[in-house]
Amino acid sequence: MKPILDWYEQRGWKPFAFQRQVWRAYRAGRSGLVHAPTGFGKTLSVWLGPVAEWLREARKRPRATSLSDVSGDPVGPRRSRASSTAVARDEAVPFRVLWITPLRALATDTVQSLLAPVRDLQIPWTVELRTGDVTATVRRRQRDRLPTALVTTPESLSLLLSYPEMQTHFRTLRCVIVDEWHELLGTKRGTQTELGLARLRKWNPELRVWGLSATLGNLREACDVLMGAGQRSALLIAGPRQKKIQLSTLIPEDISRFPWSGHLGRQLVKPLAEAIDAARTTLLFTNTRSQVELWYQALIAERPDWIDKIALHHGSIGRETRREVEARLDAGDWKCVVCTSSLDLGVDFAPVEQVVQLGSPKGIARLMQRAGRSGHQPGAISRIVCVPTHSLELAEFAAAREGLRRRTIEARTPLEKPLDVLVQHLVTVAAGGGFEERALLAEIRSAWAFRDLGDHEWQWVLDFVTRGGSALRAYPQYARLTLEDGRYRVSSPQIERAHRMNIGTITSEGVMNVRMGNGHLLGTIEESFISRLTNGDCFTFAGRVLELVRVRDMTAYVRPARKQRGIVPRWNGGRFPLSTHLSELMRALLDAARVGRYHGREARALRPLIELQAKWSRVPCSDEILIEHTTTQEGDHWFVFPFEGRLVHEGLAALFAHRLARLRPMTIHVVVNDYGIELLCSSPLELREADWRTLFTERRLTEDLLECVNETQMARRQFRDIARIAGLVVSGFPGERRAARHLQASSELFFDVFTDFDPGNLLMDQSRREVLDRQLEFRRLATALERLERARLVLVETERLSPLAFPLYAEQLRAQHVTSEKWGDRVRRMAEQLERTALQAKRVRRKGRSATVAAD
DNA sequence: GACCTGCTGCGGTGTG
Repeated sequence: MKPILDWYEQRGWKPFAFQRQVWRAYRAGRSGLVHAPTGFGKTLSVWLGPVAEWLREARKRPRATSLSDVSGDPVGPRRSRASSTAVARDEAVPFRVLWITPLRALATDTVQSLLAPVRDLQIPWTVELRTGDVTATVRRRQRDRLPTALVTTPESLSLLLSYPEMQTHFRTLRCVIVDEWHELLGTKRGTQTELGLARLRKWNPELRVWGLSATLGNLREACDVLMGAGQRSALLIAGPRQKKIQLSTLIPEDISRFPWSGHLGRQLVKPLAEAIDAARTTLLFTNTRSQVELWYQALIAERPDWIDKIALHHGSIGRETRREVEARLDAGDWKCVVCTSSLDLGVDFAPVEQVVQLGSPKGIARLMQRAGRSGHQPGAISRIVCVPTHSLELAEFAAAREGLRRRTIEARTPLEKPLDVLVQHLVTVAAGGGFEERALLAEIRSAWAFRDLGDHEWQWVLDFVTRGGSALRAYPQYARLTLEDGRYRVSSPQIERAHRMNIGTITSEGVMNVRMGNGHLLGTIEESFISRLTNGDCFTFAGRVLELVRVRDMTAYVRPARKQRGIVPRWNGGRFPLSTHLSELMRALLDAARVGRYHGREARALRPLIELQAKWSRVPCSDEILIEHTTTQEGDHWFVFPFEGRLVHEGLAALFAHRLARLRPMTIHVVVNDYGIELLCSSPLELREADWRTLFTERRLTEDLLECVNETQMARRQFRDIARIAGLVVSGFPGERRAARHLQASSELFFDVFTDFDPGNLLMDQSRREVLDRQLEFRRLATALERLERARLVLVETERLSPLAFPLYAEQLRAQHVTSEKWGDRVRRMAEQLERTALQAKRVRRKGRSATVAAD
């Protein structure tokens, strides 16, 4: 370890205790998972293990090292005779370390970090990148010879495994490091990584695997998954704890004038601009891309002098522009960057002074991740300023503050048996030299996700890749593998080529490039948005107002618009639910408020609103379930408030509607948000306690939900991704990209064909399972329903919409395209009522206080 | 005067 310690000393550093722990463990041949926030030397902790090992071995070797020594091959007479040129050639140490990261940009940065000690210690290691960023020439060369350390992505690893010659190259591998494992865990990319690792482990039983992760609710599980089934004794090593996080909230001056619903929060532009002004650099996180665009505009409008000091960053902005923004952020050029999760992790930039979270953070892990972007200096505190976009978000911030205090960090659940990923992997392995059935099955079962893979499932998957299952056997293009002499191989070079071009598990909506007339790429926008525009229409994108000139070859050509304003694109992104922890904490907060306890500034600021809720209706609490009934001209509204996050509410709402329709046929409109559910019926709908009890029952839960899933488009949509990953639909050669709707059309065709002719198709089962697990959070839903079933029901008839009901009502109106006039009227009336009541409340409190003073 | 939503990420053939 001496040279390593010296190296640290030269730089004026001292190794952390956890780093020494990792080195010792590495030396002992162990594997493990290191968890710590970013910026605490996790990278070096695992990198210097193999480096030190090499130095140790080098000491034992004669000076003139030859390749055969290092690789452990039999040492021949070559050693003593090694000519100087031979040494130079042989000095390149063979492939030893594989480094996997989830991001290309991170991979590029990592190569640089790994090279630093290699250069300083003058060891003859080569470190190279292997992602989609490297040229075809380099890729080709790497097929012949790998560097000492290769930094890559899960997808590129799969590609490597699809080449037969890789098996020999990988024989010398000693260590795999999976960076940002928490990002991969719980995704199909993670499963793909697990399968790749299972393969590498089989080739090198002594392989050491190290994971790097941020703090997570289920670290032990994360570690087990990475190590694979049946592997024990892996170490869980904790790095330094997350530095202190200081959360503050921008509280609207007059809560009674702050909207009850909405998500933009533009009322707070002024105070937020002041907060930005007060810090040297600010990172402003929003939850959606369109919010980024809107807030960028809003800040410039507020402070025109900031035009060159504010930048924006989100996933649809062109890569080149994003890298530029990142580089200037690192240089400290910006006053403020408005961004989405695109800056959550990945590339390293100098820490900013202040982080702002606009709107709900949805989870504690996410809040910590974002807060960690500020105050990197040792001993510094991460500061995050939360900005609400509607009143109830104050409660979420209060809950988040409590969550931070208790460090209740969300877990990421690993996937179980995603067969589409397995199908893809089988073709990959078949291309990479073929496989023998029993041997591969054992290997697959050593991957955590497939540890319980049944014989039946295995046979089905094999049948699917060799014949296309029972429905597609007439089509030779789906007989992708052929069995010859007990070995499965890819049936034709064409299939092999098409397969390589479709490796990966990330699927996306159809997007179009947005280019200026001169060809400069601004970014991408969804086809569905562009298709609603006609030439000459203006829209805001990448911080500019653009005019659509024409659409050609899946590209929208634009030019700067003369107008000042344009519509803001909508991207159909993911929808986060409030996390389990955060919703639990929110319910606890309401429990406290109900008995008059308000902890923290946020909760106190919210007091008038909660009192209003109590006055007009009732404040929901954990052991009872509040149901409000209100009649308006639109019909009968029923509101339920489980506070379980929007996905669970979506599932519950579908379930209620389904069960109601079974009681009596009717049309029900359903709307949900993170706090509750609204059922709206245009004809009178009377629901008594007994009716609600039948809606809340756990009996036949799975069956009923599956019926909902089958009746709706949910499974069909989910199947589209599965068909892509399993290689049923392929997207063609680069450059001749097909429109996404073609892919969709063909995946729909498969869905119909399988429904009719292959009812036992396990990929169809999988799509239903994914809808339940991922789209409706089934397990959480079941727990929620259990709570509802046990809870006391409180039915309240309200004369007007309560503060909790109003956001759902607003959402409902929006969904039904009610004119804005009507909307405005309604909102205004609500506001007036609110203001009157708030005034009353103030008067009452003042009286109360003077009474107490008198009593004292 | 409040409404208008919805994250991130990867990969790509062919042999003169």
